[in-house]
Amino acid sequence: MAAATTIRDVARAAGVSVASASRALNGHRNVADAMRARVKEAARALDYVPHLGARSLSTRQTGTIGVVLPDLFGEFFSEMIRGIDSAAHRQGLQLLLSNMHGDARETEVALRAMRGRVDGLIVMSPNVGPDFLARHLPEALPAVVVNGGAEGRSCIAVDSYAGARAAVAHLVERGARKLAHIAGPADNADAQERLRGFRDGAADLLGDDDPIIFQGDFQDESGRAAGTALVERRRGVDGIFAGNDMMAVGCLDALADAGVAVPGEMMMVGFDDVPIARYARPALTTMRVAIADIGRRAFERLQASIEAPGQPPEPTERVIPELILRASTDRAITSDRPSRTQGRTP
Amino acid sequence: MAAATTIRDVARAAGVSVASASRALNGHRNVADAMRARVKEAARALDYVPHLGARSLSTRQTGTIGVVLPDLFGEFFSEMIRGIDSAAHRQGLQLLLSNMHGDARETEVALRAMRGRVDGLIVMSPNVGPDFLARHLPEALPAVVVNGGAEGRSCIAVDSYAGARAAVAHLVERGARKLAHIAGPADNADAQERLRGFRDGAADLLGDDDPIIFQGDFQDESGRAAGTALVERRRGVDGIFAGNDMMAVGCLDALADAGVAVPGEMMMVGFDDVPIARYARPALTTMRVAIADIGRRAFERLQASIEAPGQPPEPTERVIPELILRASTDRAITSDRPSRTQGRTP
DNA sequence: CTGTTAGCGCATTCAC
DNA sequence: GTGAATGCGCTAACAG
Repeated sequence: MAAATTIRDVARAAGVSVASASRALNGHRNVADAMRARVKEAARALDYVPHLGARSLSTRQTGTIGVVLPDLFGEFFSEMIRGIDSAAHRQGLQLLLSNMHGDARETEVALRAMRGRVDGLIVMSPNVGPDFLARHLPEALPAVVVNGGAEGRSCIAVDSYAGARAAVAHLVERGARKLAHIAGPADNADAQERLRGFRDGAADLLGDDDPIIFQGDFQDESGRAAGTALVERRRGVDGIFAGNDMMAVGCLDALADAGVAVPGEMMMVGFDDVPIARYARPALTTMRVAIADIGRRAFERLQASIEAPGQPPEPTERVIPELILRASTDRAITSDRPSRTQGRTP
Repeated sequence: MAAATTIRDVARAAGVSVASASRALNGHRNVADAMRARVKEAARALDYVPHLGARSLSTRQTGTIGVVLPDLFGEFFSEMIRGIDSAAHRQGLQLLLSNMHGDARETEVALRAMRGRVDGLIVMSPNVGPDFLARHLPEALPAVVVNGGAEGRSCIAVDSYAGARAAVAHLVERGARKLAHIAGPADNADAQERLRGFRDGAADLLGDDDPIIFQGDFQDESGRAAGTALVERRRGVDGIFAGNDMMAVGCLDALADAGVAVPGEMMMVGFDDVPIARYARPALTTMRVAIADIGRRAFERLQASIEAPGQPPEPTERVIPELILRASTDRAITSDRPSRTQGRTP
């Protein structure tokens, strides 16, 4: 951004003061029509573009909101951004991105990097405790915390526990008698909640206090490994609840290779409802999390607390995942006609 | 960002001048150890976080790069961001995001919004001409243009034409004699190039100067529609090249519903290699575009032109898509073991 | 080594 | 209506 034309150049060219140029350009009422015309013409001629950094220093408004997300991996990230952006874009706001690998120190760095450059913050940091955020979030900066509370902050979270219980209930309702779970990373809060929901569900509904758990990492390969392991030592399992769709799909693949019929011999439920879930064979029953909606909601709540600063936050908003019934738990279903889909190529 | 503690507060608390505080905090050599300690202590006690907006106004460096992308849709966007971010993050740089819907006016707005807030720009704007960018890109701002040239700018592009020709060649090599193409949106540059590559390939390799073209929009539903239409009036087609994977997968679904055997009666090739391609049944042969790599490369080139301003750009870098052979064009392949995969849940 | 002065580019008092 | 002066928060150039 080297020597570009500033408002001073415009003012000089139009033969007016900087203050007048500023007023003319920003559409204030108290400017003579003639002067405004001259200033605008000069700006056009000089190809003037206001320096937003300087403007925000002076107005104390940046016109951008900061987004701190964990890893930039997979569907979750892009859906979240899309939701936030679609709402922010409508208000003419920009997004300043910062990611970190769950690491607390990195989160702190990301948070600090936002200072003086954003009007508000949307933070999702699944691997740090609530007190950490409460401590490191600048007091005066409006913020919304996604999936992870913070004292005195506006929060919005996916109810992974409820979703997991619903998934288990569905499997049992469909006739499963012995369940297994493919768990996500142990240090991930959502993975923990899903595991907990599975455990409680299995105990309550099947009286099984020691269900089979495979340790996964949310990647498809770990689902495949779990599937292979399960096939070798079936132990009467007839229903699997995977911590997310990617692992479910990987597991389905392993089962197919081993000739296990789904849903005939084994039923499968995933979590998230990523696009792949619809196109897997058999199509995957899953707990849909409308991520983009969460992003949009997060933005709306942020917007509200920016406009009414100092207000105590509303209670935490919990989003309950919705069961999407597909072939992997239902023999009657043969095909699946998704309505909302996604392109990719530019 | 209301009344937060500034460097003046720190200086006052430590009993030194603002300049000294700044020097101490920024690790300059010429500061007495005692003073530095006092300043740092004061900063810690006051929980001081530097105002980056103010800093960049003074240093003329923002520590962030701007990213202007088309729609925030699907895999492409997130992969691109991921590639850019992973490289930028290593350098401690942030990303300022701006999207637009191909609209030229929106692109201009997005570009203007970057002024004074970024050290460089990565722009992808498939629906505006090269001259548009050349005109609206601030002269002095380093920039890299992805998939769409601009005079005197560093460019990097997917060679969609070459990819399409390779796809057609592959189909023909596998024995296809009569081809059809499902085209992407007519106003999309990549879609056009893929269509052109298909036409040329069909003409050169099969002597077919009037191959069947279905108009799609890069979404899976349009692929499904094309598949249905094709089934109704087969016209001897035995090979389909889809403009992207989503349409290919949609089409595969329609073919499956109609009982058309793939690859037995009909072969299919997609474009992009999104995660779904591996898990579709049959798994989809496709032209892989390593999008994240492109993002990373774009950043590297940007970095270079930031460090050596004024240098004329190197010639446009063309990325050739790679053929990924899967079951949809090969009866011998039964399963597919992807190595690199993606999670999703946080 | 340290404090004082000036300025980044802009919006906004406050006088005229 | 318009211009001159002031300050946003910080760093850099200049004295001391």
